[in-house]
Amino acid sequence: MQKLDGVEDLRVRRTRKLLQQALIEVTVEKGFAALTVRDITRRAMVNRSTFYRHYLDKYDLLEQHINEIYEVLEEEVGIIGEGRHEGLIELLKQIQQFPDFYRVVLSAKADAFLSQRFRQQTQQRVLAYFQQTFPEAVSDPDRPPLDLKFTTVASAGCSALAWWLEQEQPSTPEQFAHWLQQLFYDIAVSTLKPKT
Amino acid sequence: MQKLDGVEDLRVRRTRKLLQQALIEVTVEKGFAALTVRDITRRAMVNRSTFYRHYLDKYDLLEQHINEIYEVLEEEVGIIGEGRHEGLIELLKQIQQFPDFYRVVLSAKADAFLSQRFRQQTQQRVLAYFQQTFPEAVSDPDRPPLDLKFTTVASAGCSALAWWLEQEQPSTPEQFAHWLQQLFYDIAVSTLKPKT
Amino acid sequence: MQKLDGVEDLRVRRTRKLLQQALIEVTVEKGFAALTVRDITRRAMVNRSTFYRHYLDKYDLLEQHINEIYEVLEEEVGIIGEGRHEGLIELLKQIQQFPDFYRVVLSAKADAFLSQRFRQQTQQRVLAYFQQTFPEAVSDPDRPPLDLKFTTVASAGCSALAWWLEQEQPSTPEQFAHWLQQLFYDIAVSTLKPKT
Amino acid sequence: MQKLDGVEDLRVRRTRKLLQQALIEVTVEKGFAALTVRDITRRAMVNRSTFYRHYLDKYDLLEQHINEIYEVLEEEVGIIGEGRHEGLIELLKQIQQFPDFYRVVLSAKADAFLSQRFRQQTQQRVLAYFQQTFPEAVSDPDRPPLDLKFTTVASAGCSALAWWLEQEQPSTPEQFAHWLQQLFYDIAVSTLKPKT
DNA sequence: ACGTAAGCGAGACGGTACGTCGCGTCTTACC
DNA sequence: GGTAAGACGCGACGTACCGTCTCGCTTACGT
Repeated sequence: MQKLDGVEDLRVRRTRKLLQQALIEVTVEKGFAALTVRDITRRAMVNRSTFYRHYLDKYDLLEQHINEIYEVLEEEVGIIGEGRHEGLIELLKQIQQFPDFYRVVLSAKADAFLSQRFRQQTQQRVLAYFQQTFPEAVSDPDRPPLDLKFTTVASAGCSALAWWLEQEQPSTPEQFAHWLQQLFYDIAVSTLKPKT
Repeated sequence: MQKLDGVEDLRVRRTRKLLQQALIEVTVEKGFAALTVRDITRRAMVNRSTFYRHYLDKYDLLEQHINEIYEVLEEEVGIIGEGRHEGLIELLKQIQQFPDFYRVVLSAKADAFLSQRFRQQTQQRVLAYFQQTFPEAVSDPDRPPLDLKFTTVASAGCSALAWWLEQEQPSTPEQFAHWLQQLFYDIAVSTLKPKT
Repeated sequence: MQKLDGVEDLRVRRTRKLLQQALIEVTVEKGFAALTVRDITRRAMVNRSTFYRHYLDKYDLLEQHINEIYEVLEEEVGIIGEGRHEGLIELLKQIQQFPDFYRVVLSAKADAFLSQRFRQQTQQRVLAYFQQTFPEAVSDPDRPPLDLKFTTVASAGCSALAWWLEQEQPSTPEQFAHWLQQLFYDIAVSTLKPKT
Repeated sequence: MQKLDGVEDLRVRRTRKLLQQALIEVTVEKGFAALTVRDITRRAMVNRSTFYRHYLDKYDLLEQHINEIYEVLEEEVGIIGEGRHEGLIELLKQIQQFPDFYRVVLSAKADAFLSQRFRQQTQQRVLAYFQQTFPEAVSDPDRPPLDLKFTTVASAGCSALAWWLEQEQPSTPEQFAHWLQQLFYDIAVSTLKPKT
């Protein structure tokens, strides 16, 4: 399990990849909660005991898979493009490269706590974006508390993403980014700034 | 066998109530996904086979419990107060009477599909509210599609509700309704109406 | 449950008769061991809880049914005709009147211990017959012990009876009685009397 | 996965043996019909689910156990010693090596159909013995049909065996074989041959 | 290139929960 | 008072998955 200069045994890499692919496939078909380790290994054509050599359980598999996808994401997109509009588009393009994966972790197919886990990570990114854009947020007792606003906006963001991925004929990243910004700019200006 | 039609056997009502209470308790403690029928019946001090005489499985129990709560809700609140501000407050007050129940079905503790089920129902209510308030919505190709907005706003609404219920020292329904309206009024005006 | 001058409640008699008939029918169809109280009551169109008002369980029902048949038997045939050949024929004729009942208690369809119970009772009769016919039996260390001989002969007798009842085209009681006597006369003379 | 073809996993052999032993023990104590899979596995100190990996149910376990005993029997005794007197004694000696087993399958403790199953197998052996000894059997309408005689004699044989095994101070195989032959020789000569 | 340590397939095993079924007891209403 | 209807606690059933564990085979790696 330890990497000697980053290169692992070919068989290990093959097995892990097969299992991760199978995970996504089976999750798309019957949902994460309903799926068993057997389902995954049957699909991956890997022995069940081999699964346990690499992962603790299906949650661990998903966890590790998420992390690996994230590493790619961060390498390629960075901290969501430092709040630039182009950064958002890059992010969407990146997401479009693993549509099944994101559909799985975002949609109702995923187990609640895992989708929650993903949402929290994404929230940090999304909020970082807004915090960069509107750093001057102040707290006003008459206005909604900041964490209510954050939670609300982040959840809205994830739902929007999920909506985008579920479309049969998805709009382009550019188009969707445009809509997103309209939605959230409005929310942002109306909630982050003190009432005028 | 029916007694004065509609009034059920006392034992039956007792059993069902014990099971529903136990469900909520155990779900709060360890989450809906992780919980077994045995957990529920142990807590309710009801025999496991009695559980199956009333419900198909834990999902069915939750489903029926949700429906019963909803019936109460509709009787008492009606269609969310016909969009009146007081209607929203009534709704929140009603929700406050079953805090554990709503915490369960709204939070990550619930199974994804059930929380989804709840959200969809709640969405219809929330959206009905806004549609009454802003009936003049138009479709503009440059603006986000209506269903994207609906999904986004509804999801935000549910998250806000969840946030409210998770607070240790919850604000009053009046206070929270005020914040909600600020949040959503802003979103509504900025997304449902054509850009000015 | 107590009889006032031998006359019982009509409903009680009806219920008991329905249950006894149903018992025999269902036993013929699926065997005594495999059959449930529900099977019996369903067939008898009697409520299951009514069954328990009359019998402890299916064993009790069979037991009581056997006893009632036996009472009839003894009234009509007496102690197997006092060893007369005509007595055996009377017995067989009596048995022929309840073919399903005797098939059930004699054949492999019956639970072992009950068929055993029946066999023991029948054995007493059969052996009484031979003891009357050959009262001069003596014990000879070189010859089989008496109880071995009794068990063996009685078991053979029951098997023969079972064979007779299972035949599709049964021979007449007279014919069968003739065969029986040939079989057992030979056994009897060769085992009950000291070797000549 | 086969190791030297035919030799099974050590654990498998151990488990099966424990279960078979437990089956006999528990059957002796409370009878086959009354006994549950749990009883067996508790006694064998084997997990209940392991039981089902090897056997369909308790009937299957008994069935397979019987077959294995029979294989041993046939290897060691062959077709009941080709009708020789010594063959019968060999058979009895073999039976004496598994007294509990034979007590179980022969006595009323066994479920009717299984004891029946055993009797039929034994009958074939016993009858083969007599058919070899008295091959000149003829059919005479005045005499009992052959299959009636066979059934009768075989049943008597099994009962005799059961009697032998139930004795507290069993006679020797030689003594019992002698008695058996007396019993059955007499029956045989008097029923298989035409009346003189 | 090749010997060897690893990864792997196969599957036994002890657990635990499942959903079903039958049991025997009971309560209540009907007749 | 007998019966129908049926709730209930109890406990066995046979199935499914879980995570752990051996045990040989095979295969990629490192020298």
